[in-house]
Amino acid sequence: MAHTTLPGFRDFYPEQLAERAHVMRAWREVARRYAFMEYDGPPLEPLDLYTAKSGDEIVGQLYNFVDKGGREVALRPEMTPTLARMVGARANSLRKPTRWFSTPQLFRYERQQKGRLREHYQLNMDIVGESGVAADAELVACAIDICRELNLTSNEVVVRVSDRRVMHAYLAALGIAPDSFEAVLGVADKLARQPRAISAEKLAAAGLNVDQVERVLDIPHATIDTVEFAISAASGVGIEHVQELRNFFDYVAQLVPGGEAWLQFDLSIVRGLAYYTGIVFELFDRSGEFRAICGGGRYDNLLDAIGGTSLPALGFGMGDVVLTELLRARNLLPSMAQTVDYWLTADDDIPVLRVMSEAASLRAKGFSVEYALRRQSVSKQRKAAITAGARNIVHLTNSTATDSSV
RNA sequence: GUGGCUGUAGCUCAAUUGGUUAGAGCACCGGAUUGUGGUUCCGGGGGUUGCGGGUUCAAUUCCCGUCAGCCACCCCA
Repeated sequence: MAHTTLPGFRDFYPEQLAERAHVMRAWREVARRYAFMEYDGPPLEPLDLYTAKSGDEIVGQLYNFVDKGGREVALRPEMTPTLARMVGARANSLRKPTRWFSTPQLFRYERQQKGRLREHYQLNMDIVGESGVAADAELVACAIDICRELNLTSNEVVVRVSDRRVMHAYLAALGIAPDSFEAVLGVADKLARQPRAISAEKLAAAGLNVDQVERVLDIPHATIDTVEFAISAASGVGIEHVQELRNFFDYVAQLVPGGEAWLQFDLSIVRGLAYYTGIVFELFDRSGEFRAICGGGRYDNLLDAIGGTSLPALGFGMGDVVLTELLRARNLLPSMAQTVDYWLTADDDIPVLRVMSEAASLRAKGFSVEYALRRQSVSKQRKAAITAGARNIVHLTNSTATDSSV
């Protein structure tokens, strides 16, 4: 083979493109129902759009190079900086809250694994300019509705929800020093994947006592009631965020039929360490065989940091790779077989011009039409029509055209 | 970037302890057959066994390197 794709990049044969289109159709359809407007930006951006926020170490993860004009550039690894710039430039004139979505192809220079390539398409949905939890609920409801649109149910998918402020309040209630929060969040993020003993060791190294270590290790099992009780039993600081979270759960349950079945309170959801400020969430398949299919949350300070405008914002990203893998595993990808509305067959003595004129008139009516592009026996033509998935075969003879449905 | 496993046709797999021109099914193309649901038969293209070295009379098989894939770290989407 002379050429192959670069590692982590994909050729989309018609079958794969049909799968991608199936997913993206669901994204757009649900986004429309939630009144989001589509936008896009350039796939290639100045490198410093990304380094400014995250520092130079992120360059190792970027597809970056110097262009012919000597500019440091990078293929976009995420959409949020672009969104921040665009929103920042028109912050004052945009109707708030602003509901925008995009389906960019994103790039990342990392070793590929299952569900993780160097390129993928990712739905990004963001709401800008609303600080109340109704916006968070709207966004999560939308993510759930996308799953429902793709015929996934709460039996297959769970939305794990946490809140940075509740987490901080809970850790404080456990008597853990704020200096240790970052280390604790890092451990909490990995509780499911990392041996308990190692987590315990790291927590002890972060300065937690034996009791605190146990409580942190149990965070995945902590319910909203136990967390609320612990916080009010301590100083009560941050208790209002627990109530907001309760409202959030109620709202989602109202927005999506059977919504509560999808939701699960789980403080161990961390979503990286950096910029989230409030509710954060991730969608997982319940079997645990795939990585997260969607993740997002509230980032009220980010637009200020990047776009120079102080606006509350929240959003999520949902990639096509894991989602498609899950749909395939659950047998939820529709049949992608090619179909043709009409396949014209003709006897030997029918001039090709007549077949073409027949095809043209059917096509003018909006049907998809195929026919033999060279002389072939009738049986050959029929065979070709059947393998092409023709819904109707029209046979042209010297007397009349016979329409036989297949 | 680190470590482990894997690598034969488009796909799924064969090839007896290393032993002649690396095979089969499916798919694809061609021909015949069948007067209707993708039948049956015949034929064809397509592999320098990922690539490059080494050991050997002889390598798909053993060794090394490299590339690629999978998995786990790292990191995150």
